[in-house]
Amino acid sequence: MGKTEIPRSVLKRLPGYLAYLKTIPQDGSPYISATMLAHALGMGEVQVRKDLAMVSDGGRPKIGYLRKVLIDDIEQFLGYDNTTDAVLIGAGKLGQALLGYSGFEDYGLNILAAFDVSPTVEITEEGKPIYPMSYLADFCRLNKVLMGIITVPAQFAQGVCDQLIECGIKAVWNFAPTHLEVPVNILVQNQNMATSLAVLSMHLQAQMKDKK
Amino acid sequence: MGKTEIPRSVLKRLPGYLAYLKTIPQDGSPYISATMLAHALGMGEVQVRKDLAMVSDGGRPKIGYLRKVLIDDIEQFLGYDNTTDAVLIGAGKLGQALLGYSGFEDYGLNILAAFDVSPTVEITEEGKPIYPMSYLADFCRLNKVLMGIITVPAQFAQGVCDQLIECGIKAVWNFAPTHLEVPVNILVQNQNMATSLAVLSMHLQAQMKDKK
DNA sequence: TAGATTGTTAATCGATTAACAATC
DNA sequence: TAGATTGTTAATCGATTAACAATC
Repeated sequence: MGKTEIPRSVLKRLPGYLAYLKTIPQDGSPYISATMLAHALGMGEVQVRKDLAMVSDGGRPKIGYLRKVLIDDIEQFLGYDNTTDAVLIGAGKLGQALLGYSGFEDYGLNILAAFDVSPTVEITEEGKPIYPMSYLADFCRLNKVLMGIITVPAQFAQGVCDQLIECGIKAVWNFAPTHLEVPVNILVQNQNMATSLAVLSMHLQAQMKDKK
Repeated sequence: MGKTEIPRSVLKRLPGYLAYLKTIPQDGSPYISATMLAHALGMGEVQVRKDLAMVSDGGRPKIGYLRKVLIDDIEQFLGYDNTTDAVLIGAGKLGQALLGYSGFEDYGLNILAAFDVSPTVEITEEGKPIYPMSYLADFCRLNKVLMGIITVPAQFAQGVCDQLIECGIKAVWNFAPTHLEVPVNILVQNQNMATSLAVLSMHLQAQMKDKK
């Protein structure tokens, strides 16, 4: 079970299992096997089994995993049980959309507040405050915030990122379509729309060629 | 140069190069080398060089690539020069944020219209129409739309996806946190927020352990 | 027991990195 | 020519898949 370093590839698949496990109707069997999971998600049996073995030891031959236990194990492994507080910088359209998305709580993320160079409102419909940038440093220190979400235009992203690090942030979720330069102990995760679009675009090109 | 199948991993890095190349100030040298690019993006020299060689043959020893030509080559390769029309389903917060994001045009994407079970407005600030779902099929056929963007809640995503395929869509960009079942010739690209969050969450957990 | 499922060990595959020859 | 950069060929690394033994 998960004592050694987990491969990045496995880590990325875990949220998918979790999401599916949560959608299974409660009235069926309380057990689920790696085989069933694999079929439901269109993946390889062996891969799923290996992934699960890495985060849980609740698997029993012939039976599978107790659904509830498996969910708990994955969530615990991913750290979804102890909520992470975050600040969001850039209260534009995308920023406000993220701020209003309640689904993040399922992933253990809690956006405390948003910051903007010129806030248009003081508080969102959902009751999240939007502060001016000048208050960022004090707020982060006061609330011991470790994660920052960047939703500003690309040209301001590096500046904002530097400020966040200055405020003690250790992980950055970057929605701006640009590369961020950071010290080694800081993790930047790019929510790269352009990457997805590239894959889709290539697929459509290939499709169109086939047509001819 | 790019005749054979390109690895998915390379494809995913190309948008990054492109974004950076576009930010370079015009007043400097018109040339850029793989070495420079690698340093700027914090990547390996050899990897960048190999990637570039796959999409362009404009590289010249000692000099590098002509910036403009390289941009053109990557864009052409990714199909960013011939714009792809798309429809977006689910005009909630996230949907409207995407609808209002003008940056997609840089990637050759043009969202023609949004659809929603109960549209609150008929047209957005940016002039994009929001239609009721009943008009989806006619609209897609009329405009020969090939890409669909799904921003509905998870429980409706599969249903919407089925409708889109019925309408002739070949590529689906899925923002709903759920797995979609599709025929083999349809490509689903998941814009998976949960995946990114998992990676960040793990990093913070590790950081906190180190502290103790 | 028989069969389904688990976890493990070995083989394959793909991607990255390293070493090198070619070119301006 | 000398040096920087290119593209290519070979070696390493990591992840996936396949084969198998263990278990309920």
